Amino acid sequence: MTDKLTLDEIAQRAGVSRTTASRVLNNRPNVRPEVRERVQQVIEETGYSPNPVARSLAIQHTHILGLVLPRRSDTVFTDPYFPVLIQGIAQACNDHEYTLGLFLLQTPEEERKLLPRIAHKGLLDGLIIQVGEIGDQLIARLLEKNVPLVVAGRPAQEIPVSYIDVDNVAGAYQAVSHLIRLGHTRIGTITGALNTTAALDRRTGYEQALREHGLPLEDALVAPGNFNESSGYQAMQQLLPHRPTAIFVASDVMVFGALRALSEAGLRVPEDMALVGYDDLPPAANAAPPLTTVHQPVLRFGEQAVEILLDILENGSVPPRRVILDTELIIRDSCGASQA
Amino acid sequence: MTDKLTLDEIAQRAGVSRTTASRVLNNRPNVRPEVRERVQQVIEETGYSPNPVARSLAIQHTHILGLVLPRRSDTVFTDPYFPVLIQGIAQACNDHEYTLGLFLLQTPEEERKLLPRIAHKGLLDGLIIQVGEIGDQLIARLLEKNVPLVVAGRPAQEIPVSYIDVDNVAGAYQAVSHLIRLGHTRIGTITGALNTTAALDRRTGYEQALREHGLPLEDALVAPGNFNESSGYQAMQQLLPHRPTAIFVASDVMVFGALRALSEAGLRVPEDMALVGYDDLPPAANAAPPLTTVHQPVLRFGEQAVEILLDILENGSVPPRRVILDTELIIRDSCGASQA
DNA sequence: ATGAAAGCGCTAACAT
DNA sequence: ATGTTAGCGCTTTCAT
Repeated sequence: MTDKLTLDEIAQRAGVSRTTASRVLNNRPNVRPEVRERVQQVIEETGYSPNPVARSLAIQHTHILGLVLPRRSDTVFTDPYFPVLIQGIAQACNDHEYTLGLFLLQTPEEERKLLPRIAHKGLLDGLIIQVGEIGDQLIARLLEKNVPLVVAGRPAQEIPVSYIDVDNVAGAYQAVSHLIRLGHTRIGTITGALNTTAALDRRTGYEQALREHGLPLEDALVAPGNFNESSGYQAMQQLLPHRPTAIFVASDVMVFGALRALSEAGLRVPEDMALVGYDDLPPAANAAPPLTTVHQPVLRFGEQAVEILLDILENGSVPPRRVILDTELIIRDSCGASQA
Repeated sequence: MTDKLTLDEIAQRAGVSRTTASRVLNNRPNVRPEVRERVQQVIEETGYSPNPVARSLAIQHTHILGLVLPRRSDTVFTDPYFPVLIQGIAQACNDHEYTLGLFLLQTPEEERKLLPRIAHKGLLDGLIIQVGEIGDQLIARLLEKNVPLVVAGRPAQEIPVSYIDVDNVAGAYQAVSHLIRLGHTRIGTITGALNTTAALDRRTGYEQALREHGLPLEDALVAPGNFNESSGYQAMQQLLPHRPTAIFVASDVMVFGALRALSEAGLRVPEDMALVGYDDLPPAANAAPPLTTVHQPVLRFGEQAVEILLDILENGSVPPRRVILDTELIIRDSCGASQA
């Protein structure tokens, strides 16, 4: 009702041309103060607000950013990581007056169906896309469509795309070094899904720390997980017979699974087994025991992702931007540092 | 690059008018098969896809639905409920070829700033809005703007708006009745945030069950929480001195807090204290002990929300739709039923 | 079956 | 400072 108003009607009621009305609407110069005043009056009174679609068509951008979360999105909403990421991105969108479009690409068919909408510059000004599994061609396809793009996470292939990531290698390295410093020598790891660069990088950091401190790498101490709780549980059970005294776990959610396995085995943390996790999202601090874990700044990660994207929108995408955020080891109880 | 294509160019290349090109693009009749074929050729070859914004302006709707999550959104992304809700909604949007816009209204200023965009029929075809705190005027304001709307959760005021909710009273009633059946007579509750209809309704169900089974209501056995972990922890501590033998907790996340308090107090679950939660999201089954809890079909909740909205879009919003989904008590270990 | 022309609601040269 | 005019890229009457 209050919405069928058009700029033309506002102009008429104010006794000016549509152009002038547009000028005051957009706070542009070259309008006599009194006229401006009058038009503003009308706008107020009528509660007019311009049709965003019409404006978008005229100015050739929509002020809408897309966030696309590819495959494996069942994990997506089981891990507290993604909600926080979304929150950071949404927050930044608000701050910069952009609207956020959310695209969950659960199946290949969905991906096919959605691709045109996503790739068309008409609807979305740009895209933030969560990096998928290794081998996923989505980013490459989007890239050749020439859509402004920033990837959340390090892409597997070396392609000229902008991305933001956390220093996973360094984070894992910190975690494991800490364990070594505490005197552990048989340190295992529960990895994330290894078709993922994040998991690969964290394993690399684990290996690096061991190697640099002269500790042997032992295959039996590396158990594959996939970032969810059950996989942490199973991996822990698999590790137990090999008698590690400490484990670096590639995500906090998997730590919860590991804790469950340990408790069933009658083992205490950190007395019988030291644990360091990865993420430091809200549940970590309230765990029993509170988790020593590698903090990643997920909120800021999301915010910066949109800032990079906006920068690209303004200044073009060459050269590709690369941003690596630092992690920080948060020491709580699960590593046993307090009694060291 | 591949995107500057317009329908006009397609038409030219195919040697037809723009009108005809549009017809084949939209699978409309009145095109000679051979011509249709030819146009389709060109579309394929060029990889043309129509500009959604231009189309939206012409047909006067965008195929974009908005999901708005008001205030208290810090809770929003700490509780696994919302991610799942979002997933359900996103899924349904995909299925129905709609795009999902996400609006996080964290502060009153953001709400003010975003309102025009949200309320304008130009951008969004319709809205799903998570019910806010009691007293929140957002829904009322949107309603008078005449935006197609469905509320997720029961609004506090009696207003003629469509909504979908879960039967919170019945869910809580089931939970508490179960505890009574197990022989408990001193049953406490940890409520959700009481400025919320969901929390209020669950408390009502708790009271109803007690009353109908001839058990006294005792103020000291009702501890206020706010749906997050810490509040569950504190509420549990507050309850302990009053010696309940069982607690109905208004959300699983608060159960985790309660478990933490109990474990610190050296009490076992369910032997020393029986617990029933609410939600039954993924973490519930993997808890230690696995949680007896009231299952709500969150995914379906989200899906149906969009279906109601689409129905409204097609058939108008009178009368307002009201959908109440059933809950189901899932019996696991935390209530002690197995040894009863 | 096909096309010309008008229109969706706005912005932006360009002229005055 | 203001208005005229021409788009933005599509759909949709209305003729033919």
